[in-house]
Amino acid sequence: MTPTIKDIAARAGISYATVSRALNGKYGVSPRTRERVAAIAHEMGYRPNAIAQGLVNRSTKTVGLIIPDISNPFFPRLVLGVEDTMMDAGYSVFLCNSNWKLEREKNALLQLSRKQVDGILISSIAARAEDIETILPPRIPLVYLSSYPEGTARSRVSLNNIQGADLAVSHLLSRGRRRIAFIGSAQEPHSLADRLAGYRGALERAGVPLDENLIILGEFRQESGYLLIRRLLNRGILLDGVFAENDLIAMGAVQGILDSGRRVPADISVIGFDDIPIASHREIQLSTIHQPKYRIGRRAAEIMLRLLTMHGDSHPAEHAALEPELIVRRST
Amino acid sequence: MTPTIKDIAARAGISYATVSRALNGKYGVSPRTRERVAAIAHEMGYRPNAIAQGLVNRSTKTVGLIIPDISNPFFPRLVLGVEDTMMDAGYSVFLCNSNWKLEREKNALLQLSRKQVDGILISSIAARAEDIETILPPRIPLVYLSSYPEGTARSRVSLNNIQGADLAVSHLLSRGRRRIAFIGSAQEPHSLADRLAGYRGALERAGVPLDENLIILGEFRQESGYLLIRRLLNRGILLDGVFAENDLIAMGAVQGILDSGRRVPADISVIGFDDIPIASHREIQLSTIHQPKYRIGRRAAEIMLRLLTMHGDSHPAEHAALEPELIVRRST
DNA sequence: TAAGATTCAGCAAACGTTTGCAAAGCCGCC
DNA sequence: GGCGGCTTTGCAAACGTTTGCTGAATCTTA
Repeated sequence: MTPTIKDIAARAGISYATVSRALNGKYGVSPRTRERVAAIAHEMGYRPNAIAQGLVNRSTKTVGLIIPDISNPFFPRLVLGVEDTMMDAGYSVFLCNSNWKLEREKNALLQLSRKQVDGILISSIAARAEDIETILPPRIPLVYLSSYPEGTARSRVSLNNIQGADLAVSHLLSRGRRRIAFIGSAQEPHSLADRLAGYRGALERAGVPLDENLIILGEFRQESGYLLIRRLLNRGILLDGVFAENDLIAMGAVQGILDSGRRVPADISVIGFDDIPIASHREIQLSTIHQPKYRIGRRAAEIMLRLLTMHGDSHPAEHAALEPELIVRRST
Repeated sequence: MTPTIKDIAARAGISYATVSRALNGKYGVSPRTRERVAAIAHEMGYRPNAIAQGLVNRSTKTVGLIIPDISNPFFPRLVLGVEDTMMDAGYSVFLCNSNWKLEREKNALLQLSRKQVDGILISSIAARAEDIETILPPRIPLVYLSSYPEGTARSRVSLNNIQGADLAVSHLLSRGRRRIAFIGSAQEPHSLADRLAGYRGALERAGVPLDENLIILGEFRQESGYLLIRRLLNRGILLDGVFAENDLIAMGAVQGILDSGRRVPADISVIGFDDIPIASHREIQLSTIHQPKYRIGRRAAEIMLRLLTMHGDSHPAEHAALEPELIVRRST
């Protein structure tokens, strides 16, 4: 159907080995034949079969990218950063959504390993490294991006979550807030732990006592933020600030606060995390901690590329921790 | 490194052909050996090499999905719909961003065909079918989703854009608007043509004269909507309604109108298209034409799956035109 | 002009599977 | 006890490449 290297060879009256060498610029074929082969290949519309190449080269020029949910506004730019970078380097990327389920994450890992991807980038929700690293094919390059499990020795690029949370909470404190709620999600255990640590750290440093009642967990969705804050307020718990683990939750919280008849930021200041596109919208103006999503994706891809090119020779893990940035807007 | 079918055969003391048959549930293997093989395969952690399988089966259980830009809020749910559906059917999907460039779209097509994908789903910005269909491998299943070129005979699923635009403009007319601007983008020639047709149709039916000065084109970005509307207003052109080709443009237009000292919707009503997540946000409340993005993706994937299973036997193209839905919110 | 060096091309194996065909083993039956 | 038929297994080719090795042809040099 589609022409193969053998068809070209037949047409040129030479062996297909020579065609292969000619096409790949390998040493040992005369300029004359090289040219002739190129012409014929072009004329026949030849396209190398990457599957066959993958089989013999034991490299598919393909990587897998696993994220929780592409429809969550945090991920698209991250994915774009990965895709752009890998594409430029000649790699294709398989996109897999785990829907925040460890089972699906593992399943994706399995699929990808069957498909013989050269490397895997994953924004993992797993709590422990074993959860996912035991499933991996022997020595495949892996890089975590944005979120990674406890106890991994693999490369990763992420935001400094502790510092980010500290920044956020310190900002609220500087605004005179003392009763600061933490609304988070257990969906990403490791990020949660870090952001919680930053939260505690900032409070402690400021000498503000920690009230466990102010820490509540739900999901990474706007509705969740809304419900949780309302529950908190209905219980009559006093608060003057909210640090939400992400912007979606923060936005829900803002709505919940407004619906309870309180003002933002006059009565309660709210700060989120991530700086998703909508947060900067004129009518929203949510204060938040900015994550350079595209850059995280690009950086992770660059690390992957490096691991890929030094194929085999010991993978020294690389840990890139990008700097969070405080973005002050109307909600604080 | 990773165990192959031959390793299993050696361990079981049988030929690897038998192992293959046992593992694939093929006829002609005794229950005893079948069981033994399964046990050994499991114990050794065997994973079929999909590349090798792809080579002999001439099917990779892989499809390509090409979209303009995953970071545009219209696409994530569409992609999710495709991915979920294909994943469930055992397919992996390559994601490619064309960044609204025909060149990159073509390039992605080329990459995918080298990678021997079984099918291609594409939200194409190409104006003519030849632009992209001449690049395709001979008889590969292709389905357009959401946007497709002029003159294609391939399967496609999209919104009825003419009807959607008609719905939007009729809505503005029903609100007493008569000077309705159309702000669009030439980035997707075919959608543009259809939406423009719906715009003209609705005006004509209502007996409202068409003013070409009210039709302006830019890009699918918020800034573009902002700049275009401001230019229009600065020129002193009268208008009391705006139909934007997508929500991003519409949101930009709203800002532009507000910045010019006019009110929305009191002075000028604005309606968008797509119903991206942010449009429904409490502080935005943009009237728009809803597109069932996830469903479009899922439907396209289902069609793809059908084309894939009846491999070869004449591909009767399927055209699914989903119904647009008018969503009235605060901006009109 | 002969011998050695150099350039170019072909043969065949390999990558990990699937599968058509043939062979071997076993059964029952006459 | 020989034969036909069935079940189970193995052999080998094929999928489209890459590449080590070998051989042929050409060139260089004395």
